Amino acid sequence: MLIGMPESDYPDIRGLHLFADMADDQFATLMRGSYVQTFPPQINLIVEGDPSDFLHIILTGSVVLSSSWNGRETTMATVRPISTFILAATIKDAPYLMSAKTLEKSRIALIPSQDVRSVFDTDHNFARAIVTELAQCYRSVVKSQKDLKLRTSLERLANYLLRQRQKHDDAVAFELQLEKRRLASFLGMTPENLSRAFKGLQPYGVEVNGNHIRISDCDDLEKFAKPTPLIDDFRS
Amino acid sequence: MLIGMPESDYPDIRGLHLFADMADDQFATLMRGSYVQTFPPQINLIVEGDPSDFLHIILTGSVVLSSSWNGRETTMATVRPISTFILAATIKDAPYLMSAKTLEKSRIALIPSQDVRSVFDTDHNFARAIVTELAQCYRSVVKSQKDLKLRTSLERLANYLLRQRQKHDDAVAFELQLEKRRLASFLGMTPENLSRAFKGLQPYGVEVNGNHIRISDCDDLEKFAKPTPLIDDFRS
DNA sequence: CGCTATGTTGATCCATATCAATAAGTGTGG
DNA sequence: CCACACTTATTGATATGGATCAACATAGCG
Repeated sequence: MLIGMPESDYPDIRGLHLFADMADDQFATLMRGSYVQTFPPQINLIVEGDPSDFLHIILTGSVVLSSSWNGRETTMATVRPISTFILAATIKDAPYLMSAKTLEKSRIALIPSQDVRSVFDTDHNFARAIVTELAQCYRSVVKSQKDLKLRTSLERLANYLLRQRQKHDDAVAFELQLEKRRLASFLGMTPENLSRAFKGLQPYGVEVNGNHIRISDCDDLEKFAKPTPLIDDFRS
Repeated sequence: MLIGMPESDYPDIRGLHLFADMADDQFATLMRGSYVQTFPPQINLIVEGDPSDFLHIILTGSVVLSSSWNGRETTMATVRPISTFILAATIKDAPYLMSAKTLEKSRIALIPSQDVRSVFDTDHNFARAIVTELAQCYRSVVKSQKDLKLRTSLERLANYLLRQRQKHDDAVAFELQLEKRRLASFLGMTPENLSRAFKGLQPYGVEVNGNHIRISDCDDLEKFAKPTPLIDDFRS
């Protein structure tokens, strides 16, 4: 381990839901082997298949998780503060299933997987937090899979926009968080198809200008998108 | 609760990886509110959206998990002994994201979700087992999603067959565990397309006769399917 | 101010869905 | 044991969503 985590970072980490309720000495144990690092954009943090040495926690910035096979690549998810990523690999001590790369300049905490596993065994509250986080991740992927298997690409885009709208406090207009090329991959389509899909949503009051989205008539779009909490509620 | 679990079922449950290491009194607590029931085939156990009152554990038989939206339906997974299902909903005390139905006559243990959550808080070993199971489930869905997004339907079928072959101790011939209609849905395609996909694999030594599959030249099929542990290893 | 990556648009192609007809099981009751 | 209904599987014909290829536009960025 290069260096331990500077104590100045402790409060930030300590405030995370994941660590909020744990005992002081356990927290100290975790922090001893950990560190926080700031990465520039477009840095590969993890390559799928690597052994899972660290639990990563994103504090600021954004990270994309992607996978590839046989020369093809797809975006699996984007991770934004404050959450962990690749927790399951850490728990199971198994290889990462996805690669991770910074999108923007990002501050990331790295905690040795070995420590996470051992503290899990001794600290109830930490264990509780870990399992809640993991269950959340699981449910997210299940929803994502339902989205993929049950909807056309146009429907996926429509519902994605409605979810984004919700994340922006139901604002009439907002900015896409993702570059379109990546959004296309995330939604399981090509950039060309995404371009056309945006056009296809014009009749439902979707206006696009670069990364700027305006949904003039939300009800209209919802009538088409038919969102359901069992797929689109990104909280539960 | 209808009736508590008959003590005759205790040893079966106790032997499960999930309960093997837990303390006797905690185990007794869990069992008090639980019961084991045998269901005929084609019985709906769970409807997506329902509150998650019970953790289900399949002891014998088989169960399919499916989801639907807007009149469409898809098979998400099949569950075989011995494993839990819909663990994440129990943990989060959130609605089920998938429906569950028996395929065959099945023996299933039902444990009140509330008890699972409270015992989790007091029994280390149980907590450890729960989190391992959950991490396993999570990784399975991620693999499944990679399969869907990165492969064509022909490639998905080819790799599915190779995985089945592995589950049958690398036997040259074996029976499909799933009716073809359902397999198609699981693989994200129509029955018609599956029929044609089987034909499309003939050049690689795949012979189909009803549910009977014979893979004459495994290397040949693998050269086409390009399986990878990061998608196809159903264990880690 | 070009250079390079990203986005758009059009033309075409292809994988897969859909529709339709037939065949093959599977189970039921007579 | 057979006739019947009913579901599932196959096969062919066709339609279509989405991919691919190509050209051009645009926007960051050094």
